[in-house]
Amino acid sequence: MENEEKVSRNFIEMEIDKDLAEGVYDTVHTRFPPEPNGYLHIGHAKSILLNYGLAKEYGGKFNMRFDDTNPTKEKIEFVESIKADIKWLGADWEDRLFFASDYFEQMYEGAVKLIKKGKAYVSDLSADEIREYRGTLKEPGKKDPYSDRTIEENLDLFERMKNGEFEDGSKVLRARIDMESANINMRDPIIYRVAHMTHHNTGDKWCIYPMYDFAHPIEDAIEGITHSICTLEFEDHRPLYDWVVRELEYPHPPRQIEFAKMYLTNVVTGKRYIKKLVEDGIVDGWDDPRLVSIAALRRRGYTPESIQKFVELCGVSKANSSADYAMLEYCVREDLKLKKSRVMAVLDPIKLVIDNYPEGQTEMLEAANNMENPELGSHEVPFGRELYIERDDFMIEPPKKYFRLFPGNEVRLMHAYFVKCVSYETDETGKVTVVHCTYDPETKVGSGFTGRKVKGTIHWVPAKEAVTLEARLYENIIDEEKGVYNEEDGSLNLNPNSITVLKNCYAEPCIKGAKAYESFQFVRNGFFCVDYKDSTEDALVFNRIVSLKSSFKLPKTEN
RNA sequence: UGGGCUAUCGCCAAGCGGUAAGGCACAGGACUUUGACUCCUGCAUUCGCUGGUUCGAAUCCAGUUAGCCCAGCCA
Repeated sequence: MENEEKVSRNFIEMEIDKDLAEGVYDTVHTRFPPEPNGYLHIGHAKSILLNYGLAKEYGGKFNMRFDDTNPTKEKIEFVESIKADIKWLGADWEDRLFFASDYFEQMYEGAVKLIKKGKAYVSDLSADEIREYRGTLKEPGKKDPYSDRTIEENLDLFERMKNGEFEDGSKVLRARIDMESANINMRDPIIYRVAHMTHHNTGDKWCIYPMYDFAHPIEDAIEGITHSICTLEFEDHRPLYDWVVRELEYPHPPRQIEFAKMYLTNVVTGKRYIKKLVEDGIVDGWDDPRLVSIAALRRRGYTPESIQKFVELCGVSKANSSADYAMLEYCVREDLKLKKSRVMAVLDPIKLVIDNYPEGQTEMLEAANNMENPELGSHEVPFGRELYIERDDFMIEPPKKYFRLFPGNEVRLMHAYFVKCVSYETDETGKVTVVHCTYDPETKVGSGFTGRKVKGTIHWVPAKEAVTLEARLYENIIDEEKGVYNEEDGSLNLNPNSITVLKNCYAEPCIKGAKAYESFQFVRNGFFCVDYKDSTEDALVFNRIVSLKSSFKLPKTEN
């Protein structure tokens, strides 16, 4: 991937190229500034990898910064999960881990500077009054009655705000810009509020906290950020961002560039939805494999590389869009297919008896771990008279172009022999219980047999030695088909049964002793990954089987 | 007194005045120890719409339509 030549540059790269060419900046320094108020999801991955990738591409630096300016929403536990997720994704901030709260002193000084310049004032208006004075989208705002206070008075009041003399909500510091601006963000925005609250980082040192619009440009400027890349909804805030860095007279002011968030088609991403799903016990938690949080994707078997690939594939633009989930799946398949060993597993077993194979006999067959990558070696699989095969690998009356097992047909058992179906047994309901075959010893894999060919190859597990896993087949929780969220009353109707299917999964045993193994395998054209921990080693059994591609589809036929 | 942004194939997305890249998905075919993978092949006479400028427009201009964002002492 790294060596591939980039066909075209995205619009952000073009802007950066221009800045560099014009000498606006002589380096590139980016950052990822999450507020520690929740878990990261696939959407954040785009921002993280974009910022990190840009820094790397231009030989610049990438900072990690927690934008923790609002203690009412933030929790320290999120800090750790966010750090872990970003590390896992591969974005390296080296030694540059920062907290916006580390800059509270400088922000305070910045506010004082604004007051001294006559660019900020303390207002006693209530929250409701401020909203009223702000006007509406179509009507201009009105002058704040407190905006004429003298600089001395404002300085005194602001200091007393800092000293805790005022109640929460009783006073705010406002930037003096333009109450009549068409851009509401410029109508004397509040830049400091009083909040007597313990901050996770600064404790009780402060009882006034800066607002995002004031704090963010300062954070960027202090860290020497050149390109402050954020999402589209902050576009309207850019004039204010520029106003702050200009009025505070930073010598090399950073520049904000916005891009569109990327969503996944039909996938539940909203925090409200997730919260509801967790609260109702429909999912295990924020890292439930059916969700698209970073932790969930990791638990599900996605690799950092696959997510990097996905972000790269999606590109960056300013158009609102949502990528097909199929694209994400394509990225894991692509990443995993040469990297991981595969074992056979049967999800819905049906017994296969090889009538002409000696009873009680077992032979060890060599199975390549990855047919496309010999470097991964091989392992041995016990083969015997009785096996399990996948239920839908057998049909009594096959449709046209069905190449697998049916009475009279011969197929290859992967890594083993050709078998020909001679008969089958059913129970009283007509359900097939046993399939009888005969095998041809000459057709053993590696024997060089070329006498005849078969159209199908099926996987299997030895009936006696197979390991049984309790596996979950996860499907994504998607918007319409699996659940309906009612915006009005906040209700979410989901059919849990349609989401999680619990099945026994019989997996081929790992002969070479290992108790716990990680294995990935194709199951026909599906791509399942198993990450299995033996229960004897851990109190808990973590079984995950994830279908990364929709199951096999029968060809279109008349019947 | 509203402002900002966006519109190119089912989904992403290049394109920046010289005659529509690429990927995903999909559909055929070849190959095959997984109907996978791989490999071929097909998939926008057209760029939201309407005019205009030009030898030439997805690209420039005017108008129009649709979608997203903004009235937190959230970020």
